[in-house]
Amino acid sequence: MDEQTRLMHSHSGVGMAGHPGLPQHMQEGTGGSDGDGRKQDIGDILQQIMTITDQSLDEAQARKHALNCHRMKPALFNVLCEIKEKTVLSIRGAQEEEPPDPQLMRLDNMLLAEGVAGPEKGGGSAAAAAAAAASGGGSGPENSTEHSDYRTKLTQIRQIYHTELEKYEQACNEFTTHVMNLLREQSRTRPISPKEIERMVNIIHRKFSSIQMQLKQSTCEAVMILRSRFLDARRKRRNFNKQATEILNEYFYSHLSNPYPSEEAKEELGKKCAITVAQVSNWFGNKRIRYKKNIGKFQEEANMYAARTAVNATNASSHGSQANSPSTPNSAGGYPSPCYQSDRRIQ
DNA sequence: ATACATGATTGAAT
DNA sequence: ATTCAATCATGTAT
Repeated sequence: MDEQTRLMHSHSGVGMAGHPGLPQHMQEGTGGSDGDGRKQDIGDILQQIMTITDQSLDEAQARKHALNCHRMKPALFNVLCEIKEKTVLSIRGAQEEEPPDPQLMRLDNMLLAEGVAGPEKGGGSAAAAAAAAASGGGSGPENSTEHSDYRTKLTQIRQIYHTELEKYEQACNEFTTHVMNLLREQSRTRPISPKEIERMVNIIHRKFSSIQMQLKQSTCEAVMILRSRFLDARRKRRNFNKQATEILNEYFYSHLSNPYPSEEAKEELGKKCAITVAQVSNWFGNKRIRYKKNIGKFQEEANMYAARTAVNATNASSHGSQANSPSTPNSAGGYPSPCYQSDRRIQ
């Protein structure tokens, strides 16, 4: 009850509490028709309204009671009802049914998909599964710690999100009941239709849901940052093992005149190196551009691989079948540089 | 701590 | 769709 009264006071005093001297100014400003008793009355009333916030609650309570018991009160109420009936039509037109906000739906869907908005435990495992799926299928075993890390962070976000959401929900309900009580209280002194209360509640809910949307927005952002932090492949790059690099380099330098492996060749290389075709493509893309950019730097490497393939070829042809023995790092000495053939070279 | 190496991503060009 | 070129973010050697 106390809080209701306080709300009421702040309501009536809103925007005016800072101008306690206003009535006097108005009196002076209107040209000072001294003998006019009505003006004097209005000034008094205003003065009372202005100072109402300064009064103690008991005093205010007493005044309210006095107002309610005033002999003119029923008449005044009727007048207000009449005025209301005339103006209520214009209010009625102002209500519109709001369609579900597409952006809010988008955020909700995303939070659901990330397992933030869903049920507690199930949501977590679903999110982990999604993360596992998103991290790129093939390579497996050593990222379990990363995933648990990711999961704990996601759980933290979810907890914060839920507590905040609950807080907002609670605040919204509290505020709504406050306002409804206040309106009910006020309906004793002025006419308030249930529709108006409903409208007010709707307005409050809209405000709070817009706040919730901000929460959802920032939660989504946090999840996106977390995602990129943990699931961006660049952040957990691992160099290929030596063997894979050897195989790739071997192919590259033995096809230096046209270092563009076909799809099948890429598949084969990927198989041999235990990497994906996309990774093979990446490797060749990087290798081509970097080789072209600085041929001199790669000269030694080129010589080495040329020598090795030459030795392998020699071995294969003369000694029959001693196919791949990559442990012959012949010195890069006396072999002719594997210059570009006149074939399709790197642009 | 620093510079260089390297795998992945991105946007433009083809 | 593939490749190039630039760039990012990390790995590695000094």
